[in-house]
Amino acid sequence: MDVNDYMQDVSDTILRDGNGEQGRTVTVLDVSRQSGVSTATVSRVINQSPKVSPATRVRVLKAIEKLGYMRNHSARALARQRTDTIGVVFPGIDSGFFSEVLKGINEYAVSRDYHLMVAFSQGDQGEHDRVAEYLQAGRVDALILMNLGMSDQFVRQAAQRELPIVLIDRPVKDARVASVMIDNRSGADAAMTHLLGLGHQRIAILAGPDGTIDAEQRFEGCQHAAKRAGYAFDKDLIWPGNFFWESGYELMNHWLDAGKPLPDAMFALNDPMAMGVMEAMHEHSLSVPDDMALVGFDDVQAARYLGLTTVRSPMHEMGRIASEAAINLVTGGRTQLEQVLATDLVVRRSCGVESKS
Amino acid sequence: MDVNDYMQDVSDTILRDGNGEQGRTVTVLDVSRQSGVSTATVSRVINQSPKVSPATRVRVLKAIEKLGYMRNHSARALARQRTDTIGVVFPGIDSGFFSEVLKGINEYAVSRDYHLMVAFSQGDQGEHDRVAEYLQAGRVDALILMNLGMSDQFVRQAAQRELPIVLIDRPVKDARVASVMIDNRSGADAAMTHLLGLGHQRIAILAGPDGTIDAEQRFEGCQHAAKRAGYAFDKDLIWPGNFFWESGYELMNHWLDAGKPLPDAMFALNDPMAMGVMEAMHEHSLSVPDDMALVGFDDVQAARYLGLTTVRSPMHEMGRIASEAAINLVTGGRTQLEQVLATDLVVRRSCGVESKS
DNA sequence: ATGAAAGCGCTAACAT
DNA sequence: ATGTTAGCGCTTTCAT
Repeated sequence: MDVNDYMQDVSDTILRDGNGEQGRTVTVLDVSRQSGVSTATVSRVINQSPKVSPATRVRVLKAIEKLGYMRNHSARALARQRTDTIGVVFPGIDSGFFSEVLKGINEYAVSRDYHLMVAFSQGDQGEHDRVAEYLQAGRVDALILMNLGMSDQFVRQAAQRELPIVLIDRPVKDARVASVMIDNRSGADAAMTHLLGLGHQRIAILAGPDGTIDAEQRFEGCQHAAKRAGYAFDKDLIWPGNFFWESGYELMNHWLDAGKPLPDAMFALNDPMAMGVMEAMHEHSLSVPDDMALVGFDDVQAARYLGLTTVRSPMHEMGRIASEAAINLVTGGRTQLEQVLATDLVVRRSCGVESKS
Repeated sequence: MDVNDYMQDVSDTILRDGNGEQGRTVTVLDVSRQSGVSTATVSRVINQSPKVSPATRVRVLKAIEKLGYMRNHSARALARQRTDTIGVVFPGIDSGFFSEVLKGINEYAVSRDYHLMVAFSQGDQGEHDRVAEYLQAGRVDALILMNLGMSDQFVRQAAQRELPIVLIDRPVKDARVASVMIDNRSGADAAMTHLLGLGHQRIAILAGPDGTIDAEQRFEGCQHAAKRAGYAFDKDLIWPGNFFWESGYELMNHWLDAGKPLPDAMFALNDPMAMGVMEAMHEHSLSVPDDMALVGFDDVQAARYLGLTTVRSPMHEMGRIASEAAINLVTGGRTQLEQVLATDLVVRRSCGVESKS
């Protein structure tokens, strides 16, 4: 053993090469031999077929146990033309939304013995192609696509394949696609109505980016509530946000730095922006709700921490429902193609009314 | 068409049955016929083998294009005994941590053309078994396991298989397992030192649950810093937290309700607990930092919103590194078996010192 | 550079 | 109830 070998040896204590020998895999054939039955019977036992006598079942089970057999997913998928997996594509950006949705998806998927493959779409075309390719190569039985940064073109392309697709929080323009949405309009309406009911006169709206369904519907909800209450918006108080924390922070900073008077209340069309607003106010030694009431939308986790009144989007449930729709589509079950989930107002201290957390 | 048929028809506009006909899949054989070469050559083209003449390559590519061929993952995986997929197991509970880590994992995985399969472990044994089974049936080439709720037994079992395993934020007790950790000790040390440097005399520690590595190491960091500064802890000021928001909230509420005097400063060993403390103080009309300085640990997103001084855990980077380790282990590359990532103090307003975001 | 053919491990007709 | 066997779609020696 020369010096190099020695060095090698030493570094092996902290470095490791990849997989060593693999010790031949145990297959159905091994099990069938061990238990003296055919591979078909082994397969039947594995798949819980009722057409196996209790006695042989036990024999096979024992052999499986003894040999440490574990069925191979790829082989099974290839034979069955089913992967028992559903693909989930999230946008790269995330407003604290996606982990909740994912958990909802997972919860139902697990209950049906399905697995999850996840991918993130960075929004650019190259990424879209990647994701599409990944998920269409028979890797998954269905696709759940989450809104934002997902071009229409992408959705259409995807729908062209024969994969069942479920869209979360995005409208369907294609009959082959199911969708799960939240009731943005009545959520916004409720928030607005709440603010009006509190007697606020000058209410600002921190709007969302043009062209996104959430932004549009939420704004419609505001208008509807205003109209019903006979309230007219001041154009100057409708701010052009983009759903990011920064936009709330910057717009409010500009406003304050310009010395303009605060509105009585503000409805930010999502939570991150509301939090940006809070931060800007804080830095100007202004208080929510004393100097201005504030409402957000979505009820992300931090909203609770900040005492932000907001409209709860049932993210977990969205995931669950989407998951259910996807799996039903795969298994041939019937599924409602379009589902709209209720939202509800969660009143916290940012409106000045203390109440239920 | 009778009434039932009619009803059926109507409901079909909103309901849909699962997958219809599948339109035979295009295989390598189809491509080989179309282009007049063997399937072997088609395979070579698909896999970018250099041993194909430019001319045939083009012919095959054209055929692929024309036929809309897309390689089948299961078949490929079965033949190659590789899935190009890495499995990621997260704990069911989540402190806002996991989505960041997941993105880090994904980022690197994508760069190496790997895919992600994710599962959540609910902590109970049944779940563990499920996850283990899922992920060991040849579905993935390697496993990344995230700390918390993952029993030692589970990790060992998993390691017994020949799957490369990478543990995030958990110590290794098994040579076959790689691990990525954060430097809890020096992070906690820095936070503690910061508090001491600010001149605080009575510093409380809101500790983490016994037996978790993070809780232990962070506490050690505190002790180390205290010792170096010649500071002695008041036993009463070491609170038994459990890393959940609720524990911070409740412990602080009890303390205040009991009329006990606030410490000068508190170091909560993770952010959620710190936020619980903030909330309890807020409800008692007490201010951070005026009535008590507060520091957290992890720098979850909400920490920024709340202006919480905290120790940043490089979650994204942890994911990246773990992903890299896992893939290197699979591809036979060399990998450092144990990696510890630096943490750093992020000073915000909760300590009374305004500064860098 | 290209082709023939033998699997990879499992399932599902079909037969008994 | 159980066995035989023909694939599922792709990769990969081994020839040529």
